[in-house]
Amino acid sequence: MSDNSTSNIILVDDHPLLRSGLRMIVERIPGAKVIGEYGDGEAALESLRAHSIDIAMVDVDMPKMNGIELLKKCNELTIRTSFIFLTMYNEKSLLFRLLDFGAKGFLLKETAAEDLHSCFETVKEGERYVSSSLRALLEQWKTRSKKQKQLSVDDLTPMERKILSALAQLKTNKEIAETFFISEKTVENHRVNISHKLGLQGTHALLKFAVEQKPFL
Amino acid sequence: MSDNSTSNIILVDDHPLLRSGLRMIVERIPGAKVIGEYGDGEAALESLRAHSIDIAMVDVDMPKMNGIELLKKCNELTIRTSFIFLTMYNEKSLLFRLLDFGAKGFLLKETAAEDLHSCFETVKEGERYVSSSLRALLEQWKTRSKKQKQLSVDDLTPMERKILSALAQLKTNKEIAETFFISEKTVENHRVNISHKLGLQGTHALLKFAVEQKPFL
DNA sequence: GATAAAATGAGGACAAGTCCCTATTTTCTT
DNA sequence: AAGAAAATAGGGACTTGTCCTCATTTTATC
Repeated sequence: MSDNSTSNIILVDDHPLLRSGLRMIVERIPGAKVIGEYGDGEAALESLRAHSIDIAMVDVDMPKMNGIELLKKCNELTIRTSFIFLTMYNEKSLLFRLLDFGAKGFLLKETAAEDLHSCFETVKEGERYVSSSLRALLEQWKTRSKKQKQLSVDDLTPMERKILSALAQLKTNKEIAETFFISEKTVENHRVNISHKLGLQGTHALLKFAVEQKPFL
Repeated sequence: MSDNSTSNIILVDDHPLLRSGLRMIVERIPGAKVIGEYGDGEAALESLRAHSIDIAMVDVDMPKMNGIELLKKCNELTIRTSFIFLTMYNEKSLLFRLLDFGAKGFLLKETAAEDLHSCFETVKEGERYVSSSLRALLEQWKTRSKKQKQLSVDDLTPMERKILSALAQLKTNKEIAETFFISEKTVENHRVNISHKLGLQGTHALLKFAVEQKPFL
């Protein structure tokens, strides 16, 4: 943090209109100073490397590099900016993944305007904050044993991820096989393996998962 | 219009933050007066019936009643508010559908801030306006013969729509059959019929269509 | 170089979806 | 009341995806 009273903040979201609205609300908070706006993860990463940013308010679903990838990248580069995520998805699995990766805040876009002030206070003190409607899930995350790890896409191998992304685009096995120059049989096998890792079974369970998780892959 | 110089405007979008940003930009335009904000189509409809609204700026993808349904409803009720749509989807099929239903403006969220002023000018004069990047498509729509109608979901029967929505949720034939208390065979038949109406063929062509069009169904 | 993980591919049984066909009943429209 | 449109459902052939099994090759990692 620059000093006791001022926090340098960047906003990362692919909608300029939403950024404008967000900026307006953020700047009403004493000590909050927005020093940059970025429309995708890549642009934000540059800024995060170059400057000393206290807080990054980032959307999960973005082009080029999504919010999760950006957070992962910052972990690798030991950039110690606090990440506050803005999302319209109130899913437990997403919240847990983000917390596992070290996210400090999780705000639903619906209620962000009301929660923002207390979120900033809490994060400034080094604590985690999530939207009030999801408060119970934060406690659940804190107390859960680290052993009972969630089944998630983070356990997939690189090729399995590629297959999953292709599935999310509703491609058939044949199309995927042609895309990656492998046999249909191999694609089938990957599907089965992925389903096992994610604990899925049934005809369209994997397809459903892929489509629903598409923004976070 | 209230008088020559002032337009009554409502904003309809499910993201409060985006509405704030939009409001800020709209209110910088001389003669533009935002008299209401609504988070879904149903709430907006009430307002449109009760008051005399000149312009409605509406998102396509919303809960309860989406933008297209709202426009259709207003057509039925002969409400003569000018609709300007805000969307992140730059798809020809969506643009054409909206224009067919009488939409006056079509702005991409990306560039809405820049286009807004000229959009208002144009719509005020009774002309149609679309984001500059899609200008060519507007000309295409104007000159196209009315006979060569687009294949679209608007040609589907009520039951076919229900099936399509269920497909968009990645439900299997079995699940759909159970939902609507009909046989799997009937669901199969509906799928084939829908595919024909939309000019689709192949294993997952319909499923792909359903998922991609989900926000506009 | 040895071991482990990842990626590749196949055989075979089964489940699910596609796409023709036909047919009856229900609902809407005039 | 008559005709059209929509919804229902089945037969049967075919394609695609699921999910076991097993095996080989490639790529990291130590």
